[in-house]
Amino acid sequence: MDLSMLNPQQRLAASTLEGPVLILAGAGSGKTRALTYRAANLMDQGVAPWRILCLTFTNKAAREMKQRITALVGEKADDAWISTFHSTCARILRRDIEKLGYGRSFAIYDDEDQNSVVKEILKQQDIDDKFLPPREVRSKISDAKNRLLTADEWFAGSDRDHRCQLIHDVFTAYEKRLKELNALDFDDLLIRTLELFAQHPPVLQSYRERFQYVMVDEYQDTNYAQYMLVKLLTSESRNLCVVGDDDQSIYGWRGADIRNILDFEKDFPETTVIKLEQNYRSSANILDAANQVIAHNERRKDKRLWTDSDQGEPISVYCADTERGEAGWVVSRIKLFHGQGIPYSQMAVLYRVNAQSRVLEEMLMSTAAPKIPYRVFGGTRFYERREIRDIVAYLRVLENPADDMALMRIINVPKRAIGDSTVQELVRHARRQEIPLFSTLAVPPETLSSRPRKCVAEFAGLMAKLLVLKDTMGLTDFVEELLKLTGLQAQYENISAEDAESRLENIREFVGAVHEFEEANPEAKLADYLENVSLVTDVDSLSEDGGYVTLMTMHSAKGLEFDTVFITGMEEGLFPSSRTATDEQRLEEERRLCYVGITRAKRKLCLTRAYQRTIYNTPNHNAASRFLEEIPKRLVKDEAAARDRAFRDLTPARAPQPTAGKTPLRPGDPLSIPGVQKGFAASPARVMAAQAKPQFKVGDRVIHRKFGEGIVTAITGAGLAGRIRIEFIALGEKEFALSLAPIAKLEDDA
DNA sequence: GACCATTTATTTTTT
DNA sequence: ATAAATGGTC
Repeated sequence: MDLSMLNPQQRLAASTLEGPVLILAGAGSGKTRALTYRAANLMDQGVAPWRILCLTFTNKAAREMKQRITALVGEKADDAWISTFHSTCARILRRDIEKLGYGRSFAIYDDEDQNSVVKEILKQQDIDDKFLPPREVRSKISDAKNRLLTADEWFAGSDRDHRCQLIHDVFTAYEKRLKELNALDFDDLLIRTLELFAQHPPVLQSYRERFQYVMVDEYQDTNYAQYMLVKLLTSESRNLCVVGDDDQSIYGWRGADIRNILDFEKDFPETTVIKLEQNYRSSANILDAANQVIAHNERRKDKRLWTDSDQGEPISVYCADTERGEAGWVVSRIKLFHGQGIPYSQMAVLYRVNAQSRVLEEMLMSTAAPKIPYRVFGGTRFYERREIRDIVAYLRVLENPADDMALMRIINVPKRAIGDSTVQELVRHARRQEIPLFSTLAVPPETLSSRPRKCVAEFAGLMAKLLVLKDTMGLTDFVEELLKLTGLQAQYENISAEDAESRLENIREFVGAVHEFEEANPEAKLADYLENVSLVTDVDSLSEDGGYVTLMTMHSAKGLEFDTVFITGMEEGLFPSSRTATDEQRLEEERRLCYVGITRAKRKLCLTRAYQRTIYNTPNHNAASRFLEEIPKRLVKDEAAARDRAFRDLTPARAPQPTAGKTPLRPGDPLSIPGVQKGFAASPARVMAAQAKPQFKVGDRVIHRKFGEGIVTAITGAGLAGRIRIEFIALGEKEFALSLAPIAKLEDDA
């Protein structure tokens, strides 16, 4: 294997094949490259590809690694297992889960399914879901599972109060119910695999012998269960290579344990430690900023990322009046940069919470032509849409008839007169007989009166028909047939509801996705597709040259890079989130998240915030994020300053002031008290009207208080009757009264 | 059993 | 503000 393309550390990483290896890889240091070369090198040295296991966190990372290894060694890379922890476990379980008393066609439950189960149990046990919100129960269960605790063990280590007792009871019932449903939640995929290994040593042994070489990407994000899995698999071969960066550990809230990477050398004393510290991604300014921010963390391994690339451009910091202004500025910059030749696909807007995407999306949509192509990742995923979930629920029931949750969802969708009372009767019957709800369809209870009985029988007939078709048709054809036979499609075709059209569109898109999947995996069965639905996220489908601007959370952006990155909402309370303010450890995680965000940028980084942000319909005034303050001023260019200067120059010495004699506090000033200051500044229009305007001429670059930057396209009339037309970068052309418009001339700074 | 109106929670990040 | 959940009515 030709390793001459690598730097000395990368080369060392790619050529240290035996024994435990810890690669500490800073952001942008070429760790994927080192890993892929290492895998290729292994194969080159005669290790059979099927003896290699690579574990990642996202399908995208897995896919990318697979592609890159294939590029180096060709087709034989196909025999290596390169996939996410969850898919790997699902694959192992599909083979042997019957040993644990589950059926092979187990369902994988997502949050919403989990929620339904918890709710069902709360109802059953007569617990008020206001006293014990399902959310909380779920998170407690997940926490416990991540630490490999059973309900009993969890309770023993808890406060042991009444509340914990209730949680324990729900937890216990939840586990029992999931098994009845022949379903596994996300955590179960790992746990049950470990259980399989623990209870059936020969199974473990076979995988141990098979996987002589194990590699783990993003090791800093592993939780205890994942740690155990890796440890179990490699305890004999000792050939474990992990790559990670403690500074990029951002999944602590999901049970990731940063100690896994910090203590790796303790776990494996004979470890070879390799540090990748040269960053190839970002300009010196960006890297400097990232380093300065992360240096504020106490708990980290000491390392110095360096680069020999140019200083690059200063980091833009922009403070807008409101979140709309913030979004407007981002949109205008995207247009500007695009005009300068940066492709849309090389720009990303990152934020802390998904909810922030909305304003951005509104602005992007309302912008004047040329429209900016964009794609929002995360948030409500495609498969979470109602009409899609309905189809998937049908498929799930057909694959796994024990899945009561899915059946309940579709038993009366589309409406077929099987109402609540009928369903309840069926459920009671199923409980008594201890059979799945599905089984009651064919043999409903005697007590059911004739009309509902007929409806149920008809539904049972439909499902029976589908069951036959399922095994005789191709996947895509089957789905099309299902849409017809069930009336799911007709449901939206006949109705003129305003959202019917988009739902139909989604359904068509779903069929397209199934088709695509079938093309890519001709052998695939329904079970495989369902697994894909459960484990694949939309971020996995991000493509490098999609020609669109990417909008996503900083969490989702981990592992990605863009020429230009915007990070919005750089405000205390939002980022870092107010929930982390009291806890130093969680605050450090927020800072790491900031580090991840900053280091996504190659050449241009723009950080924005808003003086006033409306959350829940309530205006908030947030101070600048501490992370913003942690970036040295010498690296920063304050974009708002140019705008403010333009306004200040126009403000007369004795402008009307809200508070006589005193400089008014502006929200965002260190002294301002949140909630006291209402708006941004007092009636700018009035201030402007009070004094003479500079002469505008066609072609001038101007800035408008509300609409942002624009170019003067026409001036008509004079004096009080004067009108001015401005073409705004983001929002198109608008006309104003010359004497009133809150506009200012802008010096050229681009 | 279906539909409409009122109420209520939602905001951390995701495999 | 919005979307889901509940409850009451036809």
